[in-house]
Amino acid sequence: MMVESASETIRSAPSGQNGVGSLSGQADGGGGGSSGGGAAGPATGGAGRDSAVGADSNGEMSPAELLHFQQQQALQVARQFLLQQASGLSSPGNNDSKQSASAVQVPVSVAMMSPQMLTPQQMQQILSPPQLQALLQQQQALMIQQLQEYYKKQQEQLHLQLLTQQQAGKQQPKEALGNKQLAFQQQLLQMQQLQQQHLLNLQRQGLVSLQPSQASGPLQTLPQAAVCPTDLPQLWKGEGAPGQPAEDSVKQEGLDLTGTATTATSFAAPPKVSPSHHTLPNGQPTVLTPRRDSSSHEETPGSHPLYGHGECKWPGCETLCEDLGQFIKHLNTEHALDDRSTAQCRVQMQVVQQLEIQLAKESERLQAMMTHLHMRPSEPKPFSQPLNPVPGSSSFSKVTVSAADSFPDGLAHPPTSAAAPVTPLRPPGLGSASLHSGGPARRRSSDKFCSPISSELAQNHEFYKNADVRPPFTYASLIRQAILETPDRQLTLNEIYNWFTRMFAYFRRNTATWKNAVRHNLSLHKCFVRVENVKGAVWTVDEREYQKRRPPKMTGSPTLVKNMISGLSYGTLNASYQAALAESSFPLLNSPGMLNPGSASSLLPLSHDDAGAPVEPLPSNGSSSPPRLSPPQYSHQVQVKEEPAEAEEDRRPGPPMGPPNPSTAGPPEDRDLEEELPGEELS
DNA sequence: CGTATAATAAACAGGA
DNA sequence: GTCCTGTTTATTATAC
Repeated sequence: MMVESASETIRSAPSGQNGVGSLSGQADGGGGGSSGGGAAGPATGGAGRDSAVGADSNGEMSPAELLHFQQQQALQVARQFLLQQASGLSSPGNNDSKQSASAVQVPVSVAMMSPQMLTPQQMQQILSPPQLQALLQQQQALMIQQLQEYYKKQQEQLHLQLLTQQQAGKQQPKEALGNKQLAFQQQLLQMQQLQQQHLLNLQRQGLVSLQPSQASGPLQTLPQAAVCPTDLPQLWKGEGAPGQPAEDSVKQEGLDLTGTATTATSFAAPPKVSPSHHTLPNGQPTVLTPRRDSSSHEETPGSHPLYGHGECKWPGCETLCEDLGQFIKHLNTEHALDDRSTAQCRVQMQVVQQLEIQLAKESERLQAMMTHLHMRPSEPKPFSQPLNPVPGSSSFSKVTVSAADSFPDGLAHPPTSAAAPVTPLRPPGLGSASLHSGGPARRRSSDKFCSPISSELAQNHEFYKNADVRPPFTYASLIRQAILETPDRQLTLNEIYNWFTRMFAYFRRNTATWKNAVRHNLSLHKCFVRVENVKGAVWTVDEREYQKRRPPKMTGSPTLVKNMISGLSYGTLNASYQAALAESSFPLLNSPGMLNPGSASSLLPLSHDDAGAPVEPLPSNGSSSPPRLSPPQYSHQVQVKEEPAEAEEDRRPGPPMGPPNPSTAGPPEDRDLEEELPGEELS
C-alpha cells in the first residue's frame, strides 16, 4: 500500500493534479472558448475570406487590378461550375454507395465542417485514422478531378473557338480579325495567367511541386494544376508544407493539353470563353485586405474571428499571439494581401463550397434515413433509435443509441486548441481526453462515447494498442468491455489490469493511477459484481445495472432528444430539427459503427455477447446480424461457481435476458441498445 | 447555479 | 511488514 500509493503519487502528482489542472484548464479554455469563438469566429472569418476573394474595395482599379479581379471572377465562376459538376458527378458515383458509403462518404461529411469549423486536430479527433485517410484521399481526388475538369473544359472551349476563329479568319479580311483576335488573345492570356496564378498559389502552398520549366509554359502547366491538391491540412499548412508524395501519381494523370495549348496560343478566337458569366456572388469589390484589416479593428475588442485562444487561426497558421494587438500585428504582417493569402482564401472558399455541397447531400441522405426508419412502426425504445443524436454537439452521443456508437462530439468544443498537444495519431472520437497523452487525464471522455465502445474499440483497436492516447471511454465501460470480452465474462482484477495494458498503450505508459481507478470503479459501480471463485475472486458485469446507469447520461440534450423522438414519431421534421440533425449527423457519420451497427459486433468479439442484455436490435438491422450469441453467453452469467449470492445477481440479468425482450434478444450491435429500454427502472 | 457523473487521490481494512 | 485487493470518502472537472 504504502509503496503503491507512494509511487502513484509520484507520478500522479505532477501529471495528475497539477497536470490535470493545467491540462483541463487548457482544454476548458480551448473547448469553451473555441466553441464560442470557434463557431462565430470561423463563420465570420469565412465570410470575410469569401468576400475578400472578390477584389479590391476601392472603386477604382488599375488595369492590372481589373485584370486580376476579372481573373478572380472567372476563377470563381469556374469553380462554382466545377462544384456543380462535381456534385452532379459525385452523386452518380456514389451509387456504389453501399460499399463506399461508410468508408468514404462518412469522412466527407465530416469534412464538411472542416477547416472553418474544425481544426485539423478536431478532425482527427472525430475521424478515425482510416477515416481521416479516406477523407484526405477523397479530398485530393475531388480537387484533382475538379481541376482537371475545369482545365479540360477551358481547353476544349479554347480549341473550339480557335477553330471557329480560324475558319472565320480565312474568310474575313484581316482587319476584321483584328479585334476578335485581340480579344481572344487577351482572353487566352488571361486564362493562362489565371492558370498560372492558380498553380503558383498551389505551389506556394506546397500543394504542387512545379518544375520551373513547366511552370513557365502557360497552358502546359495545366496538367500539373490538375495534379495535386493535397489534403486539406496540407493546404492549410501553407507554403511550409512540403509537397506531398501524391503528386507523382497524380501528375501522370495530367491532361495532355500541351498540344492544344500550343496551338491555341498561336491563334485568336472569339471573345467569350468562360462558360458562365452570371454574376458572381462575391464579384463585388469588397475586399480582402481592407476587409481584413478593418475587420481586425472592427471586431469587438478582444476578439477576432481569426484569433482564438491565443493563436492565429488563419488556415495553417497557428502562431501564438499573446493578445489581440499582437495578433493583429501578426495578421497584418503575415497575412497581408498577397498571393499566398489570396490563394489560401480561395482554397478556403473552395473548401467551403465543397462542403456546402456535401452538406446538402448528406442532409438529404439523413432525411431519407430518418424517413425510412420512421416507417418502421414499432420503436420499442425510442432512445435507441439509431438516429439519435442531434444535439448539436455533444450530447447526442449520450443517447444510448447503441447503434450509433458515436463518439465524436468533438464539435461541441472546437478545440481551438489547435495548439494543444496533438498526439500523433488520433483515434476517432476521442475527446479532449486525448489531449494529454501524458498524465492521467481527467477528462471524462465519456460515457458519451462509451457506449460504442465495442465497435469503436473494435475498429480502432490497433490504434489504441499502439498509440499512447487515452481511450475515450470511461473506466466503467472499459472494465465492462474487458470482462465481456472474455468467454466466461469474468475476470480477476489482475486480468483486468492486463487487459488494460494489453489493449491500450496509454495504460502501459501511464501507469498507476488508473489501477486505482479501476478498483475504485469496480467497487463503486453496482454493475460490477464480485464473485468468489475457486481461484479467488473474479469480477463480472451486471448488464442490467450497467444499462441502468446509463440513462442519465442520455439526457444529454433532452430537448434535442425529445425533438428527435417526436420528430420521428411524427414523421415530420421541422427545419430547425433537420438542421440540427444534419449538423449533428456529421459526427455520427464519422463513426462507422454508427453507419453500420452490425459491423461493430462483427469486429469485436465482444459485442454481441453480452447478451445478457437483451439487446434490441434495430428493427431492420437486427435481422441482419443476429448476434451470434453463443448459447453460453448466458452461462457467462456466471459461471462463477461459488457465491451464489453474488452470482445470482448476475444471473438475474443474464439468462433472463429473455425477459426484457426475448424476441429481440439478439443484440447485434452491442448491448448498448439493449436494455435501455423502457425506462424501466429509470423513471 | 445546482445536479449528476466521472476521474483522481487517498485513507483504510482484510488477506496472502 | 509488504503487497494486493477492495471499500469508501473527498475533491475536482465536466456536462447538462
